[in-house]
Amino acid sequence: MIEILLVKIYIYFLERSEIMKKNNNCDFNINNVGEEVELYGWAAKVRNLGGLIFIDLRDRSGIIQLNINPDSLCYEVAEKIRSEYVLKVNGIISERTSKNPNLKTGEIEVIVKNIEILNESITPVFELDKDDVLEDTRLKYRYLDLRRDNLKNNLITRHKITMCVRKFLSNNGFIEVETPILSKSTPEGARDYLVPSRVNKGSFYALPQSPQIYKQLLMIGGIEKYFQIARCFRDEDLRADRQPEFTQIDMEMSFVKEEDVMNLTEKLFQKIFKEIKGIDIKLPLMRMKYDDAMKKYGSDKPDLRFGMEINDIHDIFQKTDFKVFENAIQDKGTISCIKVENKADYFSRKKIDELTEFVKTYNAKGLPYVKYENNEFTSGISKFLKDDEKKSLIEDLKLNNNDILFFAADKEDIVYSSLGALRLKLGKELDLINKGDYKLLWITDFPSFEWSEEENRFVSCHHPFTAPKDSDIDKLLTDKKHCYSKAYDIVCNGYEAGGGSIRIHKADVQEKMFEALELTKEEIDEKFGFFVNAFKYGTPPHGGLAIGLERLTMLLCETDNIKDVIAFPKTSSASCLMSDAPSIVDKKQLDELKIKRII
RNA sequence: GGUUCCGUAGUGUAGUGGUUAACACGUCUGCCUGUCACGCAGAAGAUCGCGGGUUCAAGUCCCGUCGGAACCGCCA
Repeated sequence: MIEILLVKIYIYFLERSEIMKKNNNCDFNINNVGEEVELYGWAAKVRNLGGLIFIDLRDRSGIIQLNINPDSLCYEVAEKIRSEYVLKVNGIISERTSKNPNLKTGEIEVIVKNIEILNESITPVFELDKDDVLEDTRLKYRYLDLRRDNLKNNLITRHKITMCVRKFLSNNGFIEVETPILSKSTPEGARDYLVPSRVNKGSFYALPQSPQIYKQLLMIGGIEKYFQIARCFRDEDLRADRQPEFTQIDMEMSFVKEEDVMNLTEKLFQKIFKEIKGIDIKLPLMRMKYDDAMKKYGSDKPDLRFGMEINDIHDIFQKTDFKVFENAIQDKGTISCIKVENKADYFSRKKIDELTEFVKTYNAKGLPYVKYENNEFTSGISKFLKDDEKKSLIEDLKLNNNDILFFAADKEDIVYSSLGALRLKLGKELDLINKGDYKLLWITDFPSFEWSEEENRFVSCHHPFTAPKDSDIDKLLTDKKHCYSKAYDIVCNGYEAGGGSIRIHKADVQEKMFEALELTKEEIDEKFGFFVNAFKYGTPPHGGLAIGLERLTMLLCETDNIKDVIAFPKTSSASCLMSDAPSIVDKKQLDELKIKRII
């Protein structure tokens, strides 16, 4: 008897204490009228009319209206409810007398039979239904910001993308493998985040900038098709689209060529865009060589949602009298321009001064321009143009009245980067970009190396494991400037959404590459010895790609701020306003690591 | 490392060197039974980021500092 009683008491308390949420607010609609429901959530809004009390109950799915009548037994409890109180509600779904078409559940409400305050809340620092709250305030109270639709929906989109990726790659024979977070510092590339080792005093792990070496070792290890939703770390300055820790959809395949990786990747993109946005991406994507992209768009990640390409007008000005152009030609630079159609009247002197300042940040010395109005060139540098030059410009660029040309004459990289940046700025400013438009393409044929002024040597354009074109292997040591690689980036709307390459799989080529990067034998041994050694044990031809998960999510969420797609992001000084990381640690912790504080 | 911008009640903003620093929302109190941006009446709420300087007088001007944002460099 006593046992049965104890069980009954146990079950009674079990039921009383149960808070497993079984329903979502937005599961219900007009068809559920009359049903008894138990709901959990937060009080988003309380409207106390003196008699009737309305409460907007919010859970992850959305809002449903609670209706508490003065003759309800729980009226006294309901009167105490304030914003963001956590509630348990029992009641009956009923049809509203006055409906709200703005709510998913706007046709119904819950006539509350019982309401329980599961937890109180102090007054929220900002109103959750307002969208003019500044970013730093939202970052400090990120957990409140997460309750808002915008951030929540972005995280849901992010989740959908990773689910889609996992499904797709798994169905295509890939297996997900995790690689170490505590890994080895690599000299090339970004600055490493370092973690001191307690057991091995004076030694440091490095957090991975990417799982590059590990995934190649997985190929050597016979995994054949690998992927990972991989957290990566780079200790470099932040940007609106760059965080110190971020996530890559990292993949690698054995026995493949460029086209194999690209074909699979674009199918994955096609699937993601279809599932998340319902957009059909036509395959194959356009392929554009790096050199062409730089010449035409001044960027290795061109935004193809609008035209206004850069025009090479170097040949027209071979005999120019205009000093700036003349100098550019003499210094073996180039002259290019962009044409803004039918907008000459938009560009006031003040506006052009502003743009001049803008291109100066890209090291252009100025911004020469001419307007074409009433069939003649006016203002700017028009008086320096010769008749044959004018004729060529009109014909080659198909000028019409009210067009304006912006020139750049300098070293190639300055010309391209400044006009490329100007093109983007004007594209946005003149509203030439259709919202909701997605233009994907591949950039191929990257150079293997780029010259680093700072280090006074050639450095890898991608990374030192990128295979050179078969025809360029001999150029690794002899003609680095013209050595091209089997690398490819997938670009969307001006963002590098992903990038990869076919890797070097021959030990001798890899060693030649390290040599080309002017690493000494000792450095190679010390940094990559294990890696080079592994290459000697039958390394399959392999290649892969990594997709920037945040960039992709940004594109699909139509935001240009990476913080909008990360649950707990860092500020531009790499700190967390919520937790105050990074922070000073106890002396005891430092002592254990044998680290001495000197600041 | 560099350039530019920002910092004022809880939130978001306004604020000619010169009264008690203003407005909206929020908060609190009272009234209010169909609201959904509820309404009405009232109240409380400010170290003007911090430190210096100029001035008879600084939220306002100057310098420094801290914090935030964007960009250049950097990010294989």
